[in-house]
Amino acid sequence: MEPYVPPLKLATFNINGIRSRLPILLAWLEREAPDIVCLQELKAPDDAFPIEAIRAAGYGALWQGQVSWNGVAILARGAEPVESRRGLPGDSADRQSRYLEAAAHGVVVGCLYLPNGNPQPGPKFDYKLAWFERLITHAARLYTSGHPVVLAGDFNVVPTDEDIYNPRSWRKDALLQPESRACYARLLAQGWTDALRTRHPDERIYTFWDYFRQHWPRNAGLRIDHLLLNANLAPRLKDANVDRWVRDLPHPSDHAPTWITLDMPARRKAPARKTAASRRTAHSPKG
DNA sequence: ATGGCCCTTTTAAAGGGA
Repeated sequence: MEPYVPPLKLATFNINGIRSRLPILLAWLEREAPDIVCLQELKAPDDAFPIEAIRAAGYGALWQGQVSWNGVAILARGAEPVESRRGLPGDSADRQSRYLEAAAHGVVVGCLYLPNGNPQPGPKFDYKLAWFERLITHAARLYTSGHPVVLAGDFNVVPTDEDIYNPRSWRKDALLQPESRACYARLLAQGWTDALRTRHPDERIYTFWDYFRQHWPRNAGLRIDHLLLNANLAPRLKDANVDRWVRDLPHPSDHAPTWITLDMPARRKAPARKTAASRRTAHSPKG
């Protein structure tokens, strides 16, 4: 008889400042126990990353920080993620910390923070599109790498008008531009599965609500945090959703954690880590 | 058309986010 293997939960969370948001991160890790976490917008240099608190919560981590802006990290519960790439290839002059890639719990995960691109037109929008082209090039190689791959992060693209409460007031925003959407469509055309949209084909589902005009209480949001699966992984997709309760905590990020669960095959070697496996099982029937 | 909020940093005012 096959041993029971709990589904793997993989999440992406634009945390908007890891130092000011550390209590929220820890509360979320404690309650949801995601196995793999992609973080964006650390807004902190490498030496300010709160690795001790994250280790104490039971996670190994890799991070690529930067003073003031950007910054990405990958966390793995009860394991050390194995780094496979730091920074997107294609522009050695690019100093912004926006891409980190690692293997953990049997999947390869690319954690990305795509440039916002506002105002457009202008150099920031040009940088966004150039970065997107580099991502598309790298993603094509990842897709056919033979590994189970997830691309997860803040893509800063609202894919369609079904992914925003009201496109009218955002028409000129970089997140809705035809060029941005065309890049996202070209990425998907490589074969990637947009997990949230696949699990919720006809639902309004948002991952970001700005701090203005009571947008959160009114659920006036945008879907810009995405999890894309290659063909090796797509058949394992079990569920996908947004941990909206995190957006309700005091002093929240403007994004909420967005996640998938995957039915993974039983490990060949001994059941991963006793503490991790038993914690997850113990947590699953909540009540 | 603008600004609304909240993060960050050469701790005041400004840049960036989306």
